[in-house]
Amino acid sequence: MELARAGGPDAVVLREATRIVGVVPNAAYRHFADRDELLAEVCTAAMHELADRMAAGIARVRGKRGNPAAAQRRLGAIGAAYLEFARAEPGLFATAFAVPRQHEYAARDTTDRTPLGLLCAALDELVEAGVLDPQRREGIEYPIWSLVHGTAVLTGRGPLRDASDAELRRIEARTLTFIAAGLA
Amino acid sequence: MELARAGGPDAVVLREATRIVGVVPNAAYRHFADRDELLAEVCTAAMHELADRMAAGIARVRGKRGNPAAAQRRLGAIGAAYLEFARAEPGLFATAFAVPRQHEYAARDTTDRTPLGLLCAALDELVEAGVLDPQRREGIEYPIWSLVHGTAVLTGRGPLRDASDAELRRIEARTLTFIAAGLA
DNA sequence: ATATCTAGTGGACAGTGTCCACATTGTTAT
DNA sequence: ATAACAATGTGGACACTGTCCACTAGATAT
Repeated sequence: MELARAGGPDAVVLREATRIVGVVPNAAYRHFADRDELLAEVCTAAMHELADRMAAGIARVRGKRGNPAAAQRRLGAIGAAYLEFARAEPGLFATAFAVPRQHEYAARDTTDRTPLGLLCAALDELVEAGVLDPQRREGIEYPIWSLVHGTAVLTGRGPLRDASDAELRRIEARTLTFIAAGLA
Repeated sequence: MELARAGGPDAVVLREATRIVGVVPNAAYRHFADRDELLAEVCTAAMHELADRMAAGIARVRGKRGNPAAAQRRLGAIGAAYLEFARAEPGLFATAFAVPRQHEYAARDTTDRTPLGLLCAALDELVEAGVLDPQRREGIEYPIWSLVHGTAVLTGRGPLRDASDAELRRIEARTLTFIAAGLA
């Protein structure tokens, strides 16, 4: 995690990890089949950290469940937390989505410890609060996730990474209003 | 490019490239400062190939410039071409966005050979055709790009990579309708 | 014809993932 | 209590990578 936080998935190198722990390189092979398995576990840990930050963002919003305004603010908090995590921890964020080929993604299940799960819960609450038409609800989690994720990627490591802070803020704001437009 | 196409940015390894060309590894250093510079050039080439496919998709749509229906179909063609390139050439697609830290992104300028440039042109045509309110036009290229890019990433290398073909098709369709909703 | 410039060669080094055989434990079974 | 065992770690090795250095053959320019 230390290495991933500092330099992304490519920086999690087996020998360096064992050096930090204070053992000889081969000792790692008692715990992981190979480097990819080690990386895979760092990835799910990073994904969990992302989910935890999102959950913290949600918890910070006051208001009873089902309250329309609160439900909307909670959805906004999710997106904001996602984007802030990507900005504050670019290494971990990149690592969370760098799961090696043949390893499973823990993020797909709709548990409460995954981004998708949290997003779905927030959308369900929007329906419950009467803000979102149940007709529109079905499957809308994917474009919303894509939109926020795309923004994070393009402005983080991607082509928009050199944009000024002001520009970034404007882009993020537009992202969130675009979501609002898609929900109405 | 051969290596990137087959295995993404990590697969473009200097020694293997020189082996393909038929020279000794060190010969590469007469043309590139280091491996990152080589990779950077492969990245911009991949980005250009993406832009070319998008341009081809646009060209395939008949209809005069300024015609509302044609303008809308052109925008759709852009998104579809982007997503199809990501699916058909996952290696090149990943490489296009894997530009090393200290190297410039050729994709940022609004030329006609970049994804952003093509997207902006299509949006301008929408305004010209009277389909898109000029008020809404400003800066809307970013959320749209993010949405399509996010979909490509999540369904390609990301958490949604194991989704069935049918599911993928549904997700992509929802992405495009979500854009339409954001434009209205 | 001589000097310079370009692309390539050969040899080396440190760093990486991974394999093998072996040593040291702490736990369990008899 | 002792013997078998599983877990963890060690040491040495190998192929592969990016990169540095000194050197060379051919083309070009003066």
